Amino acid sequence: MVTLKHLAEQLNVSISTVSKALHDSEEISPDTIDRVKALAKHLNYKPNKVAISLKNSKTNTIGVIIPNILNHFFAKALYAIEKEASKQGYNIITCLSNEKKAKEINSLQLLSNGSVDGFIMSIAEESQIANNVTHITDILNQHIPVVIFDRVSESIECDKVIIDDFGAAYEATKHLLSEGRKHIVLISCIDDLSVGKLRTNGYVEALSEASDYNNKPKIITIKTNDTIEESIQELFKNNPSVDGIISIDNTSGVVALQKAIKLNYNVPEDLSIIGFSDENVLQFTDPKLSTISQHTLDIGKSSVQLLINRLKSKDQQKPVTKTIKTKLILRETTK
Amino acid sequence: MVTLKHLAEQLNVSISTVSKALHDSEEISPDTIDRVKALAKHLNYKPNKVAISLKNSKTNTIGVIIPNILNHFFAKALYAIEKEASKQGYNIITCLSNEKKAKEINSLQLLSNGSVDGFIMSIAEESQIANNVTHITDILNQHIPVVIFDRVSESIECDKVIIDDFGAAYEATKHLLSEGRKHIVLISCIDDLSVGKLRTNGYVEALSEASDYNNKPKIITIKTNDTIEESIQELFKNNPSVDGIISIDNTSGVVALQKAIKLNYNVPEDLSIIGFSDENVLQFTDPKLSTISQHTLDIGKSSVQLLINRLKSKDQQKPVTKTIKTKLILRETTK
DNA sequence: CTGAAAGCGCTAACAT
DNA sequence: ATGTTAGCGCTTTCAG
Repeated sequence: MVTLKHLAEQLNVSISTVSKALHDSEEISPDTIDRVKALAKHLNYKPNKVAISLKNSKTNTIGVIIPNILNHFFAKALYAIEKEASKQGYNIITCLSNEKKAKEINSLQLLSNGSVDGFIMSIAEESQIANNVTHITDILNQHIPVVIFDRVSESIECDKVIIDDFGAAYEATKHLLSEGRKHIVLISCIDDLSVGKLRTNGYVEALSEASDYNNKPKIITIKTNDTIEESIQELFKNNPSVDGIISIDNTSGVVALQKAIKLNYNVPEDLSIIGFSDENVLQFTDPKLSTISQHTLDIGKSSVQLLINRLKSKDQQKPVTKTIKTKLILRETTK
Repeated sequence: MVTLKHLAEQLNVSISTVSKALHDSEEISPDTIDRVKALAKHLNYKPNKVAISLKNSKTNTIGVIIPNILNHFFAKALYAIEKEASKQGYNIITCLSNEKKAKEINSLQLLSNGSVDGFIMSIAEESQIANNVTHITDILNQHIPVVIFDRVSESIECDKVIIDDFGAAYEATKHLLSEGRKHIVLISCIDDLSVGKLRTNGYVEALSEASDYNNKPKIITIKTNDTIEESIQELFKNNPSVDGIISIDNTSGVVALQKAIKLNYNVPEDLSIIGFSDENVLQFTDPKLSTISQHTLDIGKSSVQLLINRLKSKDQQKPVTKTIKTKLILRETTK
């Protein structure tokens, strides 16, 4: 690795002269600047990032903790985070908690030693279930900023980026009601998550407000990914008169649609389906699934912006919660 | 941030004593060690990673460059890389090239300044098309180790992890031939990639070896993701007698299956389909797609192992290419 | 057993 | 216009 020292020795000047020259300091003669820069270029000098980080107590690196990278929502969020961070001159160190609290703790601990300037994260399922997030407040107490997106916790006072989960499900349910649906079922693979509960509440609330709706809310909760198909099979078996399905997770809407077609339901004439997915699943469905779009790119981008603002502002400002608008996109599985 | 200096001042000992005590040095009295450790724990002291990196000229961090995180193969590879790296005490800095050569160059440049000890990457589509990888050889010339997985280049002399793309497609095609298929079509969305070419060659070779197969190889290349569905519609329109489909990318096999069913083909009686996907798509298909499994987890894990070996070995060893076995998994879309 | 000093690579205040 | 020095936090050799 080429250092300032090397350049200085070759040019018979001091290290500080070289440093200043490379920064176009007024103090250095144009001639010297040229010579220094020429040699630097020739030797492919690159300032050592680690040394600069140490000097500045600032790494320009963000720690990102993702619960499950195989979930398309999070992959897309990571995509957006990396893009915005990169644009703003930050690198990201990625940790995957794989929904485990222990891994989440470990990542926070390992990186809160000067490795990163701050964190962007979404809370692991295990931590949400245990409702134990002291490992995150610990980090905040060390004055390391954290931005939490999507899966948040009220016990943590920090910047957050969420969507209006309640409102999104409420709106989707309202739409099905407006179609005259009489037997609307909600499917959830994320019953344990904060967002899952909120979405479910939105559904229940919309139904309860509908005076001419007589069925009780019917909620199918699915615990493990492996049983999605079975559970949905059963749903149709036990509720043949279902005429509206709202799926509040990434995948079950697609599976429900596929099974419905297999069972010869007319979609959307006799049965409407609304999913909570990104566009990526559309190529796998025909008719095209109507969905609630979460604007995942905005979620990632906003998270980075909040964090960088926090890093740049000297004074302690109050935590901000940014709510990203969702959009109900009616395609071919709704009337 | 609490430092050795803080501890030293509080305890009225020197910084070096504190450092040694924390490392259980023989030189330090048990009593002092206890006092130091107690205070360190009490103040939640964590050794500054940046300072250690600078001191050791070693970051214990791997730069990972992923062409497209929205592609499930790469998400899974990243998952495996992170897992193994984490296990071995390494962090990963993730960069997403988004298939752009410029971004790839940028990431390599930005991180090759001491930020990472080495790289694991798969080559961006744009770089593969241009067949221009000097930015990668540049890094190697700076004695920074690089491991390339999946999409490789013969122009680069470094450790590589690949699958037997030719053999995998060859085997799949052979299987379709053994079923007695007479009109086997290959679908590719990755015609520009090294792996795409190899897989195509495997298909062609298998057909050419089949003396009783009379049709010419038929290859459908799809340039953009948006047109997968159209292209496949056309495939069925122009080749109604197709009785075997082999898809060499992540998604087109699923789409083909879905369209085939829509068009009332009997799968697998009249038409067999083999995809090149991971298990994740299975929940979206019925019948379950037969696939070539790439053992993506092994690919990621091996990449990390090769890199760390390279980092730990002093002497220049010859580059290694590790080939991960693929497996043809016959499910419900083949006889 | 403890401490002083040098150095990793860089910057910046302070000489000259 | 150029150089010296100190210091970011840590480890390690060498002195005491």
